[in-house]
Amino acid sequence: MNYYTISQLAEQFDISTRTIRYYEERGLISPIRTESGQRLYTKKDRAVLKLILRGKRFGFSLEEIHEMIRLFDNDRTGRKQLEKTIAYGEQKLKEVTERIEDLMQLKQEMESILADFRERLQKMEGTK
Amino acid sequence: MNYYTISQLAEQFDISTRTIRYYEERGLISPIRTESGQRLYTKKDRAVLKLILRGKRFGFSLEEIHEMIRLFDNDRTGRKQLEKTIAYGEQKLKEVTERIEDLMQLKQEMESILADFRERLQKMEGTK
DNA sequence: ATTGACTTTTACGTAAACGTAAATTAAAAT
DNA sequence: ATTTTAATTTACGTTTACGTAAAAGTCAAT
Repeated sequence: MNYYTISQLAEQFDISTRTIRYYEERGLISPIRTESGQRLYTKKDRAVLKLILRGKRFGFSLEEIHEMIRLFDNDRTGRKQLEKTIAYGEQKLKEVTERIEDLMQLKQEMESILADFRERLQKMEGTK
Repeated sequence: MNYYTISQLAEQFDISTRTIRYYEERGLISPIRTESGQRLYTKKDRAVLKLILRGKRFGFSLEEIHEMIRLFDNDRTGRKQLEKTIAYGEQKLKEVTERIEDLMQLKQEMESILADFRERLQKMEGTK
């Protein structure tokens, strides 16, 4: 397996190294270290980072994202634990579904406004 | 026409009056005033506030939302202006569409993870 | 008329999510 | 071997989006 350095990841995602270290401070990501203390990131770490950034685009706080990572990540062993995880996941899924619907409504509205503008433009072209 | 007071709107949307005044500070909303200086909000103001809050849920900054309001709000007169507005609107529409696709992908992933968890739970029930 | 609830402005405080700079050490390139 | 580039920790700074408190005026109800 091969690793990424912090600046490689920073470049790939167009964020600062500080940002990546900050996510680590907050416990969202945990790279391994070389003897000298340099951080090394696996593909899995990269995937986590990607998930964080996606979460951010949707307006989730780092703490919410943290919870989601625990969900996706955790090797839940007990039956009770598994049930709880599923319940939490269903909750989050519902939230995401609502957001999608919300966004689709916004899209509709934007399209209708744009159609309106285009019509107006048509009429102006006519008179000009 | 009748008006809303600031605390009425605050209650309706479950936000603080400070928040509403802050949006005004930033130029996102402009209620009229009574002689004595009290703010009064029209239905249109209410709609704008709703739009702000929706934008926030999607992780847009107040500045981005401000731009959108200008788009939805503006009585563009000149043809050039109208064309520019349409172009901007199309851009935003594209962004929204991308976000929807992004979210739908997330939803897929969550569903598959959940299916996986449910399967695991099934197997555990069997052995217990 | 006066109590109480509401509103105003002014202004300082705060949490989240980083930015930035300094001092130090390590890795990579010439 | 020595520049150059990249990494680390520590720590203070900054922006956004409000919270909170104070002082003063206003509206609504008894």
